[in-house]
Amino acid sequence: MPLKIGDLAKATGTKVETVRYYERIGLLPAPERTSGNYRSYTLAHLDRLNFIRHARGLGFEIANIRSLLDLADEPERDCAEVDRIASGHLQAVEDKIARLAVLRDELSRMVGQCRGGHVGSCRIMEVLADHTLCSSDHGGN
Amino acid sequence: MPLKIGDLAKATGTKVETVRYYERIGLLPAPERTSGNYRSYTLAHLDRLNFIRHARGLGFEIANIRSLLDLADEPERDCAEVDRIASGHLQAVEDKIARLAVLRDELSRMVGQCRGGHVGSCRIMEVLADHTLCSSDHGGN
DNA sequence: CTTGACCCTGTAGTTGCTACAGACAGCATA
DNA sequence: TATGCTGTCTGTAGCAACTACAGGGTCAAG
Repeated sequence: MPLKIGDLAKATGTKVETVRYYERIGLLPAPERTSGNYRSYTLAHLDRLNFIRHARGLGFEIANIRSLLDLADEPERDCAEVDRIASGHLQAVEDKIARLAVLRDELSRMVGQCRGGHVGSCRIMEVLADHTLCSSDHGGN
Repeated sequence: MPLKIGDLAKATGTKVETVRYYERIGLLPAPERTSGNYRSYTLAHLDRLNFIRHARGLGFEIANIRSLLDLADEPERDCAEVDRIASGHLQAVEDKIARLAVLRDELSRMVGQCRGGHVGSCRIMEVLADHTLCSSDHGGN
């Protein structure tokens, strides 16, 4: 029943290189090796990798996933920390959406002003060249 | 009237290191040097860096900005290519928003199910551990 | 016994910067 | 003149989260 890295990868929808990467950064514990030096995974590895992949699919950062996995090992602890991590990530996603929505509106306005013709008189180029022709400053550094 | 790198950086809201980075990757042309080997910028550099920063603020990738700047040097060309780049970027932003909106909804549902208590019985952890408890698969790999 | 699919390690590339370290330039003050 | 201080120079390494090789070894099938 032991899984080779390719089996594990396929079962979780992960690339083999990514599995090795997770091991290298200490997210997935190093498994036993076969006599031929192949990694040999257990169902515990499968569960853990599924957890990781699902959390990644939801956009959680590796650092947060690490914390969540640590918490999973202490089931009797209060889950406030879990909630804090998840809520914080939700907030981050909402912030990102809000920022992208502003960009989308500006881009949309810009693209809508292009009437064809030559580059020299293209409204898109004018807006890009002179940011006073457009509203915000995107708050960068 | 020549600008030192710090002046240019301040005038465009850029970090000095970033200006040098743009020069290194060939996005901003290398300026003349003073006798003391300091970079000495002209107003043309200022314009170009403003264009770059504004486009970056709108989320354009460096490669696209490079193309746009190349097009700016050929004002008599048809602006269809400009429109194509801008529209493509708008589409990419819209796609990203759509993907994030799906994540937001899932995260929101997940966080809403947490009723406090211990980690061992936390709904958030359950959802993360078993992705059949939740809808999509985020099509990653 | 050879073919082919898989696995191994190690390293470098991706994107767009950011952050040093260690040295030099240029101006003001003591 | 010495001494600071601020700004600049080059070069390199780091970030996040992988991805993509190169150059080998392993193993089951035919």
